[in-house]
Amino acid sequence: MKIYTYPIQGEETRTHYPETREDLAAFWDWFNAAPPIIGADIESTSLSVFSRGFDVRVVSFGDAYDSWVIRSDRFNAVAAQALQDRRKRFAFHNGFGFDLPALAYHQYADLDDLAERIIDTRILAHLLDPRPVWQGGQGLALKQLADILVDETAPDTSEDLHKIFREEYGATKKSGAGWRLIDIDHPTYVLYSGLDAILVYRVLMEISPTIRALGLGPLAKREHELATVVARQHMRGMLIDVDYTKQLVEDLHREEEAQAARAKRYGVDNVNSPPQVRAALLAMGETWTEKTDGGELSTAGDVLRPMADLDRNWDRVNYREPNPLADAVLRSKRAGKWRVSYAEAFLADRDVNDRIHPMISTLQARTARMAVSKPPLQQLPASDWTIRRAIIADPGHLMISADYKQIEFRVIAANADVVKMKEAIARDESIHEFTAKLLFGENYPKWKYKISKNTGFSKAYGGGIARIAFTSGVPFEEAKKVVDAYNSVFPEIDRYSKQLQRKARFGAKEVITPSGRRLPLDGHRLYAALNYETQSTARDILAGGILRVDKAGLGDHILLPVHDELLGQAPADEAADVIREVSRLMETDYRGVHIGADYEVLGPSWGHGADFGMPR
DNA sequence: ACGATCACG
DNA sequence: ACGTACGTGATCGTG
Repeated sequence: MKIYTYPIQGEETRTHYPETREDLAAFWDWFNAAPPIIGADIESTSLSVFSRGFDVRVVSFGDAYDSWVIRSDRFNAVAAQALQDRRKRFAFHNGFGFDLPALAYHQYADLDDLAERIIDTRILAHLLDPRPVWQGGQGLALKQLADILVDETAPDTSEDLHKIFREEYGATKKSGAGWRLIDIDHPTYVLYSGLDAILVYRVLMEISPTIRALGLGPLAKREHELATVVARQHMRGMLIDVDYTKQLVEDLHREEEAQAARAKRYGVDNVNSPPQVRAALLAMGETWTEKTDGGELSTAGDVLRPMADLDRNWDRVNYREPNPLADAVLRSKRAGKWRVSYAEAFLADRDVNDRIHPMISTLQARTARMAVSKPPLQQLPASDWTIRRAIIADPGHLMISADYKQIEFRVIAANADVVKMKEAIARDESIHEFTAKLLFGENYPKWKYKISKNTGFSKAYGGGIARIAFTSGVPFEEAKKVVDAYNSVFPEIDRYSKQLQRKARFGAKEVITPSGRRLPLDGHRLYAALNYETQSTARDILAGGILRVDKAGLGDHILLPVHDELLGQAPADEAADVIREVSRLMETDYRGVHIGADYEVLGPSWGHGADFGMPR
């Protein structure tokens, strides 16, 4: 047995690395006598749990002073036996996002059995302060928490290992090859694996009293339940239509190249280069004023689309002669984005069964909104069916979907007690149509519907008249009239927003939502308080829906949450019944306001939904 | 590494 | 005192 020592908070810790079967007896002595909750961490060959070649390399366990690094190549049964020991619970950092799926998929433990015994320090940290460092928070990585809660001189294990990967194994951080190349006996690798288990244990010891003191225990429990349900969705993944997707890659590539060739005629060699596009448009005599944050003239879509005589839906406006360069740049970039970020990502990320397993981070945004990555399925183009068509239901199944109706407006109506909005909701009337009617009378033109809808969103986000005018494409004066009318019809929204800001100015710099969630505010952006509370409450309502659907036994049908929607699948002959029931379970009442849901059987693929305009 | 851009709700 | 559109993930070009 090798033993590596390292000081944490001025005290010596010992990392044990058993090499023989005899060494394991000492491990079991320690394990049996260890506290009922112990720290744990795994190291693996890569982050792609479901790819060919993925392997758990070591499983580490630790308390405040001792850790044990169990190598899987020799002792995987030992690691499994320890993880399956029902007397023990394990603190993992981001355990639901990575360690649990990895250990369950590679048969170290049953997912549900282990999930019940995991405490995820990332979840606890997010409840205390959800912000990354760049937003003024402590950050949510283990190193960042350990710096503040344990010992700021503790090594940045991940960063230091990358240095070794580069210097000793010639592997870049991006490739991640170091994780599988590094010698399993490498002293730093072993030591750091053990230290992470010690650090996660110590972080837990520091953080859990605070969670209890702030009354966040019940919320923490609920987030662990949600993370378990979502970990099952991650494991389940969803099927890719590989033949369709390969054809799609080709088609997008052809469009990308054809439009790039058009752009080249106007001197733009690379459509993805803002400086080139800017210079060429200026040379063509275009003039505009929108700037980037860096102070340069912007070449974003919002600027180029009007030049190409296109609206935000890419429909012709017939306001001017389209600038052919702007048009070509827009189209080439869109095809490239769709090809690389979606179609090719589906093919690259799929497992041996042609399933993708998006990472679903249940607590990501400051508002606790969930995020989906690898691939980013919450951001698939909705204006067109072609990308979503690549995601298909299992054989004999159909894709199904249920979504909350105008959830953020209903939350605002409830929180701010917006009388007229609540009346419209009670009649189950579309809020945007209702608003347009109140503002412009019964027979309003389409553009007035758009601007009233836009005004509603802008108010909810804390936007001003200038922003509303820009996003609606109307003059400032026109937007001001609409905003004034909106405020006189729904005066409660401004009043409530100002009240939230007053409270923030004179009290704690955070919003506490009805779920008890603490949302820190930025002093110079107090106007965001209304949106934070609204977005976060809507997220918690969706979380409640997910948990109810799961408890009712329909969890196996759910594939993915998308902010206000649950995407799922069911055998063709049950699909209509299943999604009706899912939708019924999602519906709830919030402060006396009904949060209703719509539902739909999409068809054999995600792209078959009526909203995506697929010819059927 | 960072800014700009673009995809979603 | 005033006014501020919110939240993400991913890729690309540039320095």
